[in-house]
Amino acid sequence: MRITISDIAQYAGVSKATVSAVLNERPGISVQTRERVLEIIQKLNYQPSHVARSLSNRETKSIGLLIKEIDNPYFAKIMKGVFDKCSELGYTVLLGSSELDPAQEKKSLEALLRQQVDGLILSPLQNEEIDLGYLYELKLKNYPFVTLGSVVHFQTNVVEVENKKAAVSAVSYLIHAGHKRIAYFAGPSYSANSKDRLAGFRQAFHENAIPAPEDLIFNTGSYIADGYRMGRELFALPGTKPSAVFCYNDLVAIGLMNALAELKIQVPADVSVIGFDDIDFCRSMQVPLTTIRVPAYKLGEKAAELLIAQIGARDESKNRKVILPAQLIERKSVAPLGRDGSGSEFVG
Amino acid sequence: MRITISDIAQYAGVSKATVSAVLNERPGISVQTRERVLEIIQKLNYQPSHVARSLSNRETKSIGLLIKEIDNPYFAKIMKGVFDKCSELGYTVLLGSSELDPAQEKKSLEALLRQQVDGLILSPLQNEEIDLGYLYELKLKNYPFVTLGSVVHFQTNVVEVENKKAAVSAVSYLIHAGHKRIAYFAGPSYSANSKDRLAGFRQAFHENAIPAPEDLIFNTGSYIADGYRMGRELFALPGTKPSAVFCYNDLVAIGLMNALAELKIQVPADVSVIGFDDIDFCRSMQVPLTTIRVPAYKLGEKAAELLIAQIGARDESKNRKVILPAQLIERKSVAPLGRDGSGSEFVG
DNA sequence: AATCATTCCTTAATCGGTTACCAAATTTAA
DNA sequence: TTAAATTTGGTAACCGATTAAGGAATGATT
Repeated sequence: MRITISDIAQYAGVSKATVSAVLNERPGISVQTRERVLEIIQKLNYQPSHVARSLSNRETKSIGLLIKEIDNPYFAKIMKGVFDKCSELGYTVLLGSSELDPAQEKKSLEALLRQQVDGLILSPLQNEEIDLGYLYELKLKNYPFVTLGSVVHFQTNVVEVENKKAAVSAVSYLIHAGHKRIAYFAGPSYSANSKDRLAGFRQAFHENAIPAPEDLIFNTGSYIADGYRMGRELFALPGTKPSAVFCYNDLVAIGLMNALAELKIQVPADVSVIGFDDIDFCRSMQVPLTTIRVPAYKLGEKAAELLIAQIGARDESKNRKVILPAQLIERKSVAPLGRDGSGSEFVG
Repeated sequence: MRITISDIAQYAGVSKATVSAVLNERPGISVQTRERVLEIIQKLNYQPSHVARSLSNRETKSIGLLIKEIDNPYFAKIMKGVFDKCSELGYTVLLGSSELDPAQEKKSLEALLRQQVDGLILSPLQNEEIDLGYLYELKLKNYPFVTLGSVVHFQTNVVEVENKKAAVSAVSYLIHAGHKRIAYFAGPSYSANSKDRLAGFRQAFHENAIPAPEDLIFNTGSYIADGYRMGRELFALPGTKPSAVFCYNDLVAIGLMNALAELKIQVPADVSVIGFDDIDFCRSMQVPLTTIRVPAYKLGEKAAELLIAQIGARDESKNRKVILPAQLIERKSVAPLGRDGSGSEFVG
């Protein structure tokens, strides 16, 4: 049988209330009894029941983290940031993942809510067909949550990266290298990130007074396999091909580069490629990938911080927005148009 | 305010016990009252408090998963397996990670226990200096847990991969390709996996009646950076170098290959490399990595299954051991000694 | 000496469920 | 017709903590 607060009270010859007061360092307990109680707690190795406490306090000291893909290095970094910050602040993390499936997202969310987490960090799937009503409900109930990336037509606490600006810098970089036929391998239609990056893609052309190549925008996905498939499809066809591809993320870029390798198309001599995220493997690739570095770990940390602050101040749910900078990392996968890129002085 | 079972009871004009019986589908309730209660539950959108239930039932329907590294693709796959199986069986997953630090491992474990998870899936750090007393304690308390990989001098429920056998096959493969000076880039001293793989390394030589090159066994680590560092160190020195390296895992192999590239040493022409795990990136590398495929997802699934079965049958904690097969995946990073490997017919 | 504050601790209700045990109503058996 | 069995539902204790309210000492105040 588990040792309870009653046991401690009995052994120490005091009431449960006194033990509770000692445990919670409340005033009004004499030094002697405090020490006696503490001694007994030590001796019996007593651990207060977190469940009982949760019931009484109406808080579980846990948060739910609902991501899109568990085995995606980008989310792994976020998880780590969330996890570290939560540990530091005394919270536990319950894991959920949609695996890009709206039905599973719903299920996971419900499971998290059922466990009565004190708050949520969400990375909602988004497209035209997905009902975001649950976000409204959460907000209506004043349930603390923050989203990773903003949600269309919705004000909340958000932590995100400056997607559009970063996309502009990536695409401008390609344009300044002489590229005009630049493709965008967009992420899943679910993704607000992808939309923002697309906006940046277009703006870069706009800023350079070139019409954006709308025919080169493809909905792709977020996995290696997606980039591969689209790469095979696009570059196997006859006709004018793009001289550069801006990819939704590094995984897609990796897939694309695998496809290009199979088709004997050289990167960066024939086609330049630029990614997004800067996952660890970028620098270990055949051609080290030029990409946008996203501070994913920090993103996770900030999200956890913001959420826990919100949990603390239950009343005001002011919509805070934290935007973290992203940075172009120049490696070897981009070359000026028409040259072989060997003259590049960029180092990753 | 939250809707409680008392509210439902009141509205339905019955007692809490009756509502509870309906909720838990216990017999002894007439069809009429059952339906009336269910209707009210529907109407008020009542959700039983999981916390209260946990307190009463002494189970939280959650398990703790304590891994070594969150942002390691191998563990990501395991997590996914655990997560999926747990969702299926109605359990939630609380996440913990040691990040290879024994102190943090202890902290994470305590956090998980404090949350009163019903069981644990552990991937314990192991070396001579680490005190595994906590495992004894858990077992003594009859606390359900299973370990990922076996623990030295300790019988428990284990899910693991046939490390030794797989290592034998990898090293034999190198030996049959003519290699004799084969190095082993061992994982962290913490790892039982690494020890088992080392045993396989030695046995392969034994089976081929060649003395194992003990001078070529290096404690390395488990990250890309570790493989890189050791690669630079070993191959920058003068003297006889190994013609092949068997790496503790793919990350180390990637790091090593980065180092070799910098040193203008060709893989596989000059040095053959073989990894372990078969993470997604192996096939996307400069030289696609020959490696051992570990069914990490299945490992996670099995661990969750085993654990939850154990939680169900509280009494018997028979030490079950599930060993999953691993398989050599031949790609491009190994060549016969003295040739350039272009004659290889192996395809990944 | 009576009154008032302080200090320190206890009592008992509460959080939201589960369940052993009991009791009323109805059916069945004798 | 009455006792016994069955069906159905209620009562109250319990899980293990927290906390508001109250009360017994002790010392201070007049």
